[in-house]
Amino acid sequence: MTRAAPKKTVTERLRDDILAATFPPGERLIELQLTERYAVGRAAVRAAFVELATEGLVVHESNRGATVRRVTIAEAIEIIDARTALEGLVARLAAVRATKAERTELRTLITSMVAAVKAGDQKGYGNLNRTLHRRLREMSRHRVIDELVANLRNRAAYQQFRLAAVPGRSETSLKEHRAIVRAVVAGDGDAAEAAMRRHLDSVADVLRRWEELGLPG
Amino acid sequence: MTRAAPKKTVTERLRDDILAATFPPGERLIELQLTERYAVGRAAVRAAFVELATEGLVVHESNRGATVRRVTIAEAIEIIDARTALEGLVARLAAVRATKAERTELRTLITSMVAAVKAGDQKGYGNLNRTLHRRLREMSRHRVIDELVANLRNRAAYQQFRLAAVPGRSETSLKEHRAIVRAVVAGDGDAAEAAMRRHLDSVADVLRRWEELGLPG
DNA sequence: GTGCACAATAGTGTCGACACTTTGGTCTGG
DNA sequence: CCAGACCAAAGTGTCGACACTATTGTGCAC
Repeated sequence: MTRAAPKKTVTERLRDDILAATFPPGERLIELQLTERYAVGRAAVRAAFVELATEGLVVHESNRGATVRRVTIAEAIEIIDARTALEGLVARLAAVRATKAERTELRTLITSMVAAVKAGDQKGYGNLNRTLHRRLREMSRHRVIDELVANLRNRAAYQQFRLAAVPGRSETSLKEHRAIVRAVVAGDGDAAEAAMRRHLDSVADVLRRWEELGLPG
Repeated sequence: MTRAAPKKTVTERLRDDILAATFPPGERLIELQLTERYAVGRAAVRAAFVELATEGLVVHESNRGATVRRVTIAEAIEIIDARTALEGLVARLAAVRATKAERTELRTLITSMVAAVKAGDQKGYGNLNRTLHRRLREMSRHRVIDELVANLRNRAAYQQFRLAAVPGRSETSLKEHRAIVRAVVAGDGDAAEAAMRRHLDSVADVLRRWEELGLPG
């Protein structure tokens, strides 16, 4: 998709910066600094705060300014719960609705993921992971759930990022993704939903283990 | 200065007005009019637009202003799909987590609903309906899903409102709610989830029938 | 009467200014 | 040395003004 006008809004740019941990959780977001960084007026920055606050990425307290939201492990687990309920349906719908070309695309994606894990390319694997989940959402042809899940992923992006650093995680994750893709390509809705739920349950398990260890949120 | 009464924020007041159909779907929202109505500055009104736009209640086009979002029947069905996935889990969790006092409260609520249907009090029944769903969400002790579902309900509020006018709808709805409460009170998670899904499926069915008839969104 | 160019109007987008709130540091009396 | 009141700096909240855009209405040529 060649974008005719790559004129990103302030909200998008700030969101990207938060997701990329340029502004880590807890960071104070000062209006004047951001007006300089993005070369816009304060009004635009404030609008971005309001929008990202309702998305759950920012907290905005009266007269006390905005900060990047800290998501506790407990909340991250809740987010995965919600994703399990929603993405289970996404996988089921994708299995039923994906076109032939799309099924081929999924196989190609998995091939790339295998290569990335073999090469130890963590960042590349993370990107492919995101792409796979996003494409599945698009193949489900379910706009409302697509949007909800996209938002939930953003909220827990920081935890997702730290998850990739867990030893052996890529291998486990890869196996689970293969199962999902296999079921979707085969057009087996029940199996696709089950595989997606297993995958997200396994993510939740890792988070629960972190929580028991008392790791910081 | 005049700290007269602004207990509620502009966003809340505008949201209430939209949900109460004071501003019906498609209505143009003009900043200056709203500054007078709520006795606030334009900045506050614009902030409300941004927030309600991300909630899906308002569309905000550049240089063309804000309007109350029109939700098509197809989209309303998608919203019910998402609610089915999420509220199924809500019912399951409530069945497991509700306290004794809360279970008693649910029985009381159902009693009131029976009375409302018997008396033909459509508006009262609608309120009790909302309360029941809200209390179940709270009893699930699942903040993230609670918030998501609350938002989804708001988005389709207008359709929900028109649904109440369908002949015989209250009786059907009441039966389904009784089944949900029975299962939750009994602490049967599986049955509670199944009952909630049946209830929402039945709502989706009515919407699908509307869609086939080509009713306006 | 019809289509088109153009002007008037309504409404939004943005910037600057200033007052208010919060916070952290400093001064003073005991 | 400490407690509490005062003060200065940083940052946010809000209003007014003005420029810009879209839309509606008007007049003109044909």
